Amino acid sequence: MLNADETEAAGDSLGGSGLAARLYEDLTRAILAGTLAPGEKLSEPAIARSFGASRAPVREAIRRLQERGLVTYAVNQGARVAQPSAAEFLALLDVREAMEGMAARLAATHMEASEVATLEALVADHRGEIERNPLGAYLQDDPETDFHRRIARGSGNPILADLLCEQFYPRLRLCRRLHRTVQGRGREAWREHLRITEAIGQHDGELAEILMRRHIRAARAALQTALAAP
Amino acid sequence: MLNADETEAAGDSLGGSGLAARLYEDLTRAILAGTLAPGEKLSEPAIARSFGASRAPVREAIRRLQERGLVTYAVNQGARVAQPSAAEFLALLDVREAMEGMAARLAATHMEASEVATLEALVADHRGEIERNPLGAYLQDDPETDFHRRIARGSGNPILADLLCEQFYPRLRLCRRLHRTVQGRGREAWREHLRITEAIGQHDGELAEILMRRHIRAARAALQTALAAP
DNA sequence: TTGGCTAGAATTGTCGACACTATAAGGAAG
DNA sequence: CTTCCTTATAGTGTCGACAATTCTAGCCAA
Repeated sequence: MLNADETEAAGDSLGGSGLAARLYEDLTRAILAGTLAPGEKLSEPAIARSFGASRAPVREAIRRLQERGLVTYAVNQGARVAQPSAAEFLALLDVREAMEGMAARLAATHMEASEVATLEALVADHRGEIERNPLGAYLQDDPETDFHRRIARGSGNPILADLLCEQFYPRLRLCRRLHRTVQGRGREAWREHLRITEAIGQHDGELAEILMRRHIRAARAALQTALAAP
Repeated sequence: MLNADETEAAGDSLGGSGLAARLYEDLTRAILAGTLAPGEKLSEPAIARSFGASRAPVREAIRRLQERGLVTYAVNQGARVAQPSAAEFLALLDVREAMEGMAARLAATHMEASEVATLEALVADHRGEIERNPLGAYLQDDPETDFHRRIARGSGNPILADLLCEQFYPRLRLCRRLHRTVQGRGREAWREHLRITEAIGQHDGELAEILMRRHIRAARAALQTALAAP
């Protein structure tokens, strides 16, 4: 769980200075890191004790986790860390295809030159990492997600950006942790990133959307075949 | 506010039997009906008293409303009914275009014949209502939303359906209440509904998506022009 | 040994209470 | 009369406590 502090970059209506906000962040980290295993029960009193807090802020944090899909909740039975099924994973990717396609389209007409430059640099760095680590294993903060996050924010649509960054990406990380069958399509994915970046740099929203949707659909297809043949 | 009971059809992880769930539903209704005006403060003690409950479930309901975008929250300042700006309205419609486009695409390959028939019947009924009320004023439960809700559920993607039905449609209703400038494009919208339904009936997902996106983009354009020329 | 039942412990949903903060009313100074 | 400060009021964030419910462990019977 480590120290929370302000790892979260300024972005949305998350933090606040409240205790509940810190608990939310710590619990999120614990779930995504696997410290809290999928299916594990989240006992309010236990968590409260372990943080030296009372149950009220813990409850609040847990309810927010539920809202974000990281825990499941049953009345009078409390919360458990979510265990997304393969079907849920696939469903998530369908929605992601739609939303990130739109994000890429908007980013193409909204991102400024400096932002595009940052994105290009990111892709360049990403290439280096792939050469060093060809397996394409998923890192803690994988550059893949960084790329997509940057585009989401670059769309200039705060609703879209928050949905993607706060709701979808954490949930996706949890899905990937559970269904490891799919391995990163390192080089291909990188090439697709490059082309998406080009389209955005040329302010070609239509193309950017098509490429982004293809990119995500390819990942989804890879997952689907990996699931079909164990 | 009327009686809450079980207006919500079975669909998602909403209700539960808890008091907080009932409060959430009642507050949602109050906000969408205008009983609680946009910008109005939501005082936890006041609401708790008016419902004969304590603050705990009220807090929970309010936090959920915040998560769904119906109220804004400031630390140590409490909640106020959201006042979506025109920009937010437009941003919401961009995301909606992406998500409903995907919903229509999926519905085309997922809806069964009986569901399609229901959809067709809905559109037929809708026509009657338009003839009777050509202004296309927004009704309490407007058939427009019913149509879109049915497609969202028909997508067979629970994540997408819940996002649309629970998060987007209420928020959209609030937006429409605030920015009345846009009037329903009754007949045109109906014709578009008809064509979308046809595409779904023919299991043409690609076409259904295109038509749905056009449909929503047209509504967005109408809003934009209405905003530009007051 | 296995299955179902019962008593106990633990947990959840809700409540009332208290410090700290923000807001609003009222008075003093200019 | 306006502006700033003071003070009272109301509200939020958090806490500990209790009833109702659920899970668990142990016992009894087959």
